[in-house]
Amino acid sequence: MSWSVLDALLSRPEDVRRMLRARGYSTDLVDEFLRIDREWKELKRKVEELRHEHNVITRSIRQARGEEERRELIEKARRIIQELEALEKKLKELEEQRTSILRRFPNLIRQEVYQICPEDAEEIALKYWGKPRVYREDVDKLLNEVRKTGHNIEYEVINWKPVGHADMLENVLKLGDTEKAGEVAGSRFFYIFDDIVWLDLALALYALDFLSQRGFRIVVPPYMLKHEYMTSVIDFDALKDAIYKIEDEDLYLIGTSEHPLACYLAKRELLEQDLPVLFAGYSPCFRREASAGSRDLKGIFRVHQFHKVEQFVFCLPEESDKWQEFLLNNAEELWRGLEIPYRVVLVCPKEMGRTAAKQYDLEAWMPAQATFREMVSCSNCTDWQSFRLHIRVVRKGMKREYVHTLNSTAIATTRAITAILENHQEPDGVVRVPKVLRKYLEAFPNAPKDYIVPRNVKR
RNA sequence: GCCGGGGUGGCCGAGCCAGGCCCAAGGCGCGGGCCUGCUAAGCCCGUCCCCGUACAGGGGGCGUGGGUUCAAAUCCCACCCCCGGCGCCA
Repeated sequence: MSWSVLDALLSRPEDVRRMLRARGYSTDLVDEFLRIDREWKELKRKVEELRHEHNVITRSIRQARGEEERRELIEKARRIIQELEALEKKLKELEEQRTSILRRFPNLIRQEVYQICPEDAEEIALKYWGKPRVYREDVDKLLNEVRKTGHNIEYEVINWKPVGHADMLENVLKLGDTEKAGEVAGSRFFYIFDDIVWLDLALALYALDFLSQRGFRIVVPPYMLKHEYMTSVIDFDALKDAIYKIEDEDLYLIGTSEHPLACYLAKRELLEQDLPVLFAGYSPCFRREASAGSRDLKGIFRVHQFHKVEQFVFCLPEESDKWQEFLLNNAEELWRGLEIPYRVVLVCPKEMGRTAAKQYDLEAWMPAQATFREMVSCSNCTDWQSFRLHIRVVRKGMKREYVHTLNSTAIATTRAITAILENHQEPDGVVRVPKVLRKYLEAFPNAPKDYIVPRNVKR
């Protein structure tokens, strides 16, 4: 049973170097690993030979004839232990070094990603859906963006400039307050009120309802994880820049329910018929956004905390590509239901998550910014997480393999809200509520049904 | 929080008190084979991890981390978790 990255390091190191270069990292790590690995194996052999010698002597002691022989054997065993002491310490050190270097490798990249992505490309648009509404002065911007990627789309020109989601929320609808939140908690926090809260809940229910009908178990996971588990599902950089730590506790706030969902089967040995396992997680997500600088400071697009419904799959290695298409397809259906124009892009090595072997993003059209923004990220992590979490499957012939894990956003509520505020906005500031959400709002007398209406507008 | 019981390989479960062919019995499950017209039953082999291309061989592993010993699943210490009882809180 072997991890694909380790396998590649030992048999095809050039593949690993290529991956590191494509992602924009130095390839030194490969040579460093190979050097330590060689040293480790050599010492391991030496130590095991000595231990064997010691075991042989130890086993013979109980048959020793007489005190004399017995004392001699014990003395011999003692000497070997002395000899071993220093070597074992060194071996342990090497082993730790080896593991820690090994754990620093990002995932290998799927062949087709190299083929589709030109060098230095950030992403490649694969398809467009829907008919974006474009302010007349932004038409060129949209067309450039689309044609650049070799596609053609239909669009609707409008003669009024849509208000940006942040202004909509705070100034037009007056249903959000990031200023007060900034004062009491800091930037990238928010208060949202009334209709937006109903919307937040309805979006989550919509996604959970949809996924539960597609074979997913819906789950509320722990919102915190221990260090050991956190570092098994994300890489070191993410831990540093993205994850909140609880002071004086060995606990970290999750950045997404992907993290605790992946951990659910940690250290488990599964049978083929147990797979696939499909989870739809619902949880708040906490993100430090330490490396975001001042990007998207306004509004609720990029915030420290939000709700998200997440798709997660454990599956057989040879089926993960198929499941990734399934996840993407679910996400697309959900977003088509929200009637929001989008495109699907293949994320190129430079911009991919380090745990992903292949990653799609779904980007929604944002009329006020006249650009597409990320709403969904759909990744095949292959065996990167399951190797660290020790999630195996026993195959026919009793061969063990690491399962593959995949994850994809279904709906992150705050981002979906920004997309709705811009795409379903009407000239008078009224926001149309997507029909699919209606049934999740129906039960509540004070929830909006068809429209979210600014106080000063009559409808 | 206190007292008592317990954590053994995918699961169940013996071993622990009296340390040593325990690199862990047995069962279930799973894989392969034999047998049979097919299936079932029965029988045989295999079924934790690492080093070794393979074979042979070897090392490690009994909740986690230390310790005692020539030798630890077995003894000692600390921690974690589970079950039962009592207490406390709602």
